[in-house]
Amino acid sequence: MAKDSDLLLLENQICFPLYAASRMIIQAYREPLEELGITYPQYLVMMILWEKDGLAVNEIGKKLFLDSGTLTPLLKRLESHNLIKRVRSEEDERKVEIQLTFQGKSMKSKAEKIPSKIMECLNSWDQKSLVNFKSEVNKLVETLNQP
Amino acid sequence: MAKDSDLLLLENQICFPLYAASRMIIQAYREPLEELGITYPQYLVMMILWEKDGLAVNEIGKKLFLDSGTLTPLLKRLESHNLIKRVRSEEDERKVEIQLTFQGKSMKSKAEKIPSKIMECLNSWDQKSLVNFKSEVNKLVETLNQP
DNA sequence: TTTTTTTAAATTGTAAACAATTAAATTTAA
DNA sequence: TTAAATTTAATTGTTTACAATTTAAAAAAA
Repeated sequence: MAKDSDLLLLENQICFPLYAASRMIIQAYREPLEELGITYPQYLVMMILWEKDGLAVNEIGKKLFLDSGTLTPLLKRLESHNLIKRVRSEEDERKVEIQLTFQGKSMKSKAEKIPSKIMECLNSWDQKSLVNFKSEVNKLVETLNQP
Repeated sequence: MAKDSDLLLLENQICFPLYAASRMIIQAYREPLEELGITYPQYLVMMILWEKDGLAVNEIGKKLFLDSGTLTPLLKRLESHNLIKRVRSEEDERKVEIQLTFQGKSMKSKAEKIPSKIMECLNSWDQKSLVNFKSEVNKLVETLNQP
């Protein structure tokens, strides 16, 4: 029977390795993203826009689980790098639509080389257990997303 | 055969769910930790000290994969809350030893109730797959920690 | 021993995260 | 239709992260 105090050991935590792994893998993105001049959270936004351009801030936020307090300054930074435009919607003036600029669209082809670079860090993992692991993490996100 | 552009879809990323899960589970800690008046990274430091008091800043940093740029201000906050003392080492004056105060030690008993509260968020997971998942995440940390 | 290198914290500056609040537009309800 | 509630971004303030640099002390090399 585990004691309460055992559960307080770092090694027994589930959250800590998750927190560490998240930071480490974001770290792995740093070098390849530096060539594009963007950060990992900015890259996430760009990926969303490459998939579907013109989304509103809150729509991006829903996908990334981020609020305007985080996104507004981040989007302003992307705008100052001329990768996106922030356009007040005409149908609903509360909304701000995020549109890729030509430069923002062009960046996609460079970005396509990044995922395989990240995979290199994980080449000690076989494909199967990686796919399984990904689905487990996704399951965890689902679990934590419905309270 | 997957195209490069497919790999740029958010849903195909391994890092994103990891990043999201990490933030969500830290979020789950927020409420219980609020009762103790500390944040999740501060809680990690306290856990380390409850296990072994008097560690130097860099020793804490090695365990958490954090540098002095992050830890110094965090530790100053813990000190201002009277949970720790920062003491310049006498044997090696470069080092600062972090010692729990009486209040810091006392907090442990309250903190012992936290892990089970977090587990409640995960009660849809059976014990076995949770243990397995934890070891997978740990394996990932190991992988990413040796380049 | 003197010089060089390494190590440990702290500092500076930038970019997230996120709570809480605000302001404006839109919806819903009265 | 008017008033109340909701939605959307933005803003303010605090705390992490982390790169890069600085300062001082200790260890290693000359």
